[in-house]
Amino acid sequence: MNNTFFTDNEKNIPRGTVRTRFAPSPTGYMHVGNLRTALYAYLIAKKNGGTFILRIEDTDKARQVEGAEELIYKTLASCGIIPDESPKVGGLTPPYIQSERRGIYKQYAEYLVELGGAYRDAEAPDVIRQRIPQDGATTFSDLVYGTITTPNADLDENVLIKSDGLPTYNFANVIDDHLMGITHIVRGSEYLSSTPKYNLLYEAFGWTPPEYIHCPPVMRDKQNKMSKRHGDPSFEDLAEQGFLPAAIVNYVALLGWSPGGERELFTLSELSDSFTIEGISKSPSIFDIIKLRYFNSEYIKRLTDEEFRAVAAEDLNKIASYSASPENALVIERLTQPRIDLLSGIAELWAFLGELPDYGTELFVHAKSKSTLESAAAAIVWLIDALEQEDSWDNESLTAVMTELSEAHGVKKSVVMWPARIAMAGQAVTPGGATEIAVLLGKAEAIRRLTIAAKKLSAEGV
RNA sequence: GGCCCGUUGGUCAAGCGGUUAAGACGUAGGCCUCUCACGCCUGAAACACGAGUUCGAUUCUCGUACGGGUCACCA
Repeated sequence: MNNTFFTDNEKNIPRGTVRTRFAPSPTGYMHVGNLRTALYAYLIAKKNGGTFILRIEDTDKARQVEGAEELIYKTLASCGIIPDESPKVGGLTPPYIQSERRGIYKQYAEYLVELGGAYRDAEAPDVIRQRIPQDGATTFSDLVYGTITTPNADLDENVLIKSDGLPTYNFANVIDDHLMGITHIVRGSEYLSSTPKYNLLYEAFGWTPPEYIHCPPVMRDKQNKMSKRHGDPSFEDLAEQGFLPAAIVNYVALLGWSPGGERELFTLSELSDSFTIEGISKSPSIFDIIKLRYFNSEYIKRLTDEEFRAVAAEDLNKIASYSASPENALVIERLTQPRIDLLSGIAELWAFLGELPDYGTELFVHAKSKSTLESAAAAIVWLIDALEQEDSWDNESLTAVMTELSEAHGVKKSVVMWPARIAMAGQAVTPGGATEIAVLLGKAEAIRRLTIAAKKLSAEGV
């Protein structure tokens, strides 16, 4: 074994550049915790003008999932987390898929045996184990947790190369991270206790260990991590529910990291500028979907008309009178945007437009609006009368009609508005007011619904 | 159980020896209003506990309790 073999890859890497990596195994979905790890690794690279690398860890053949690698690209791309080097685009230190690197691990393992840092296990069939000193202690420094010292006696001599010839996760990681010139390893805190073994490996090879940045877990509650098994949503699930990727990224960035100030809303590139390793928390954070909804609503509110239309198109098109006219579309969009925190709730919000809900007349009673069954019955008759004469069916005209009506009969405006809205929507809470709903419904349907209300009320002897 | 790590309001969190202990979500009340929402204002709500160190501890040290991680030919 000659020395050039071991240094070939390193020659390619410019000295002094920060290189981070995200190294998922292709399981078919992206955990929120994983996404955050990827994000932090990306941010650290970008903050320092460095390189962010995607490496696929597929050494466990049994867990291979079809299409999983594609999904990783798709997920990262939708978040704007674009790897500078990856299996797809290549880079300075290929290949980027561990199963394509198996020869490398074997050679390094044998070299490590020569160096004395590992040995062939005589008992077990054909495996190579790490050799750990019996005495002393190993110290490493983590940028989040500080200096941690572990007695060597507490460290196990783990398998490095399995009997199938493939490396174990820990070994493959050390080799790849070194060969790919990774300067900062960002990973979950569950690796904290195996890090001394990593450092021993680096030492045995005579390599400089990277900086470690261990991140506390993202929890579902006080004692359990987020998990697909418990039904916790993955990134894909959240996106499916109508969360905007940018909102998810922003929220997740703040779960376990604080920018220090009072600002909470950050775009990806603003995060790249503001991110600091010192701001990473040591203790676990509980994922709060209520707060995520808040972030989502903030992001939705900030969308331009065009952006909102594009992002909500699918849900918007399910609304009955949405495509009736461009004017209708705009009214619905403007009314929807400020009051929704989840895209998937849009169709439901406007369902009453398509079909008048079966409602009870008690909805006509509203103290604050001074609306009673009797006043409603009267107002509806006035409305039908007046609206049948009305030809300009727009918001301004209808507002004028209803205002005049209330003035003519000497009642509060809401005495007319309230029953109008209830009759036309069939529900107490609606996006938009009476006149807006009337516009969306169109003259014929609005009057039809008012007539139904009139009948309902008279059927009850009002 | 051994070893390692953590602990500020319900949640995310600022704080890095002296503060009326920020801010956000949520929550309660109010204002605005053609319902709801948006927006605005106001309120309630926290340093796990016990010893030290110190003139002074949320901040430093130790212990206790509680929680998490890890002890695989899984990543």
